[in-house]
Amino acid sequence: MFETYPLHREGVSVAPLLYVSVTSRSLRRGEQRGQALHYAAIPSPIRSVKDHLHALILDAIATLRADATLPPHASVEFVVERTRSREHGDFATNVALLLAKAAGRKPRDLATALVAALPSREGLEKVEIAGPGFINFFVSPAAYHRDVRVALDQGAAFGRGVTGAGRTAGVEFVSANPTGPLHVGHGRAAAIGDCIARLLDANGWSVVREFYYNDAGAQINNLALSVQARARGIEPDAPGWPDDGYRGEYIKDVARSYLDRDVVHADGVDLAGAGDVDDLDAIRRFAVATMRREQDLDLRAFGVAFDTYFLESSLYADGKVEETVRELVAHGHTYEEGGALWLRTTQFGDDKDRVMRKSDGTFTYFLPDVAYHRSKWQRGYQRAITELGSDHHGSLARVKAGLLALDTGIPQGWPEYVLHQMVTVMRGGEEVKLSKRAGSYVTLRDLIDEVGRDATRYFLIARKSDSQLVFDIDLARAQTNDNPVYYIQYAHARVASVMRQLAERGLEWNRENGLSQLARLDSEHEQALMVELSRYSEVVEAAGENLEPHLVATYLRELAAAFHAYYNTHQFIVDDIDVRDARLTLAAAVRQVLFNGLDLLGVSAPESM
RNA sequence: GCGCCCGUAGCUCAGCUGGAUAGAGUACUUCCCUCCGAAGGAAGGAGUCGGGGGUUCGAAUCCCUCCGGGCGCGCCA
Repeated sequence: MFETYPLHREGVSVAPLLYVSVTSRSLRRGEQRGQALHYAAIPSPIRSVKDHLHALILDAIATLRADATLPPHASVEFVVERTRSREHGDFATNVALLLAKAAGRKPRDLATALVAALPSREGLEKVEIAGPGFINFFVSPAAYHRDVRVALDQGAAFGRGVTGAGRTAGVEFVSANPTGPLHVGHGRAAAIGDCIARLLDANGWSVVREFYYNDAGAQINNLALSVQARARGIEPDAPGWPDDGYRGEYIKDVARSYLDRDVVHADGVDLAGAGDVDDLDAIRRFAVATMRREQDLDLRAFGVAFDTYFLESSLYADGKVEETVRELVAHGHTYEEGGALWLRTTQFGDDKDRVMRKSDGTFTYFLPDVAYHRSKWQRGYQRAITELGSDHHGSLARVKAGLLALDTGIPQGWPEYVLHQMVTVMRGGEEVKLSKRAGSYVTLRDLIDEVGRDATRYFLIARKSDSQLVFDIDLARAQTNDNPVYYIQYAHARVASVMRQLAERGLEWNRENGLSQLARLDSEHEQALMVELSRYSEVVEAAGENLEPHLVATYLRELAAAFHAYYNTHQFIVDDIDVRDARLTLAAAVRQVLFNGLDLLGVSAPESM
């Protein structure tokens, strides 16, 4: 497999044996890119520089082995990474620090020897040894200039990668039961799940967005009973009100609508309310359709659409549940006790065994869950992401155990779970707990109506999903610099504004001339901005690989900051045509990356604000 | 009691899967528009990275342990 990595020295490829144990990230990336090359857009020049440096160092190591400076089998997992500060150059490697012991030499001495053994310094301004033994690479500006060109050439495709090319990922999220309006937690799920889907898509995956819901269980029955009670004019807690009835005002609306024989359009079907208060089944169907419709409208308002709505009932209808049980029994991981059928989940890391078929013959919820995930596997999702509220984490061990017990070759790390922590909503320094309509919780609709879609989406993905989130409504509404959404969008609008201003003055921007004059942009702000731009594709890849959309939000904030700083220190529309074109070219590239990044978050990029 | 997550500046949070003096925003002080949008920028102070051990040349990051907070532990879904 290492032969695919294009490492050659004076026309002779270095024997793979030498670096079999080198397993750095960038090397693996190199392989993946190699395999999927025919899908590749133009690779980011800076990325190639990084991979190139990695190869040069491997080469230097080989040379030092050959002259016995290094022992023949010395190997390490070294990295070439971006530096934190410009004074350390553009890229740095820790290879000398890691190999020092094996070589029996001081890290700095070894670094010196490695630098001397580098086969080429093309594209590098200088190479320095610094600190305890880091090797710092200063890349010539031309590489960054090429990134600017690629950003403009590729436009909306800039930053897209190919790590998932030819493979399919299923992203399941929200998966709310249709028993009421979506709440803030669902909003966080929707924002995170949709961003993850966008990120995977940006990395070349074919993505299926999937919404799973229980359309027949006890909660749905409870919904039907609640609507029926309301239809009979029974208020919550009045005599005849069901024990665990849903108390929100929306239940009353559904009941009225049912009695009025309204027609609701959901999941591609029109359904009229039957109006018969005694027909619980008709009430149930109507209530589910109404809630599905309402959730769908909320999601649409949020800019989220699904490819598949997967019904739990279909697993029974297709016999998938029965099939799953049969397989589990056949593999000998079950036993009967107390009239129930148990699965030995303890064999797969659970803390106690679980009932899968109750003594009354019905199944516990987790069995359909296993059957559902099994269906994802059968449908060929090489990567399956399940986004859930962290309050469901208890079920993970069970489902994973069930999948392993099926023994169908499903690997340990499949599916991948992304759990999000609770959201608390604050207004005026106090926690908001209720909405008029739902009664007991803040709805997603409340947030969208109050702060808008862009701010809601941004705020809900701006933090790591596994940390709790405080949603500050006042901040999200603010049309000021306090608000990071406006800060980023403002940077985008500013570029557009400069372009408008240019036109008003009857001037034109010559893109090709600008690209050829980028060397004129040698101020610190300009250099810093180009470095930021060049990081974009790495951010997209890391965010997709690690399922961490907040990385994009953080990055955009930094890119916007670099642009605002630049804007305040430089004039774009200057008399020197070359400088003007170059600056406008840089600004246009920034606009493109801001646009692409905001799009990954599902946030708009306005031309003016 | 057991399991998962979190603990970084007064507050809200990053920290690129182990690197070089720990970073933003906010708040607080002080500056910058006759000039492309001041919804912006520049400068300053602010930290025992919850405590304690360990691994390592090197730890906010990995391991152990304790403390504090959140969530979950049904023949409910």
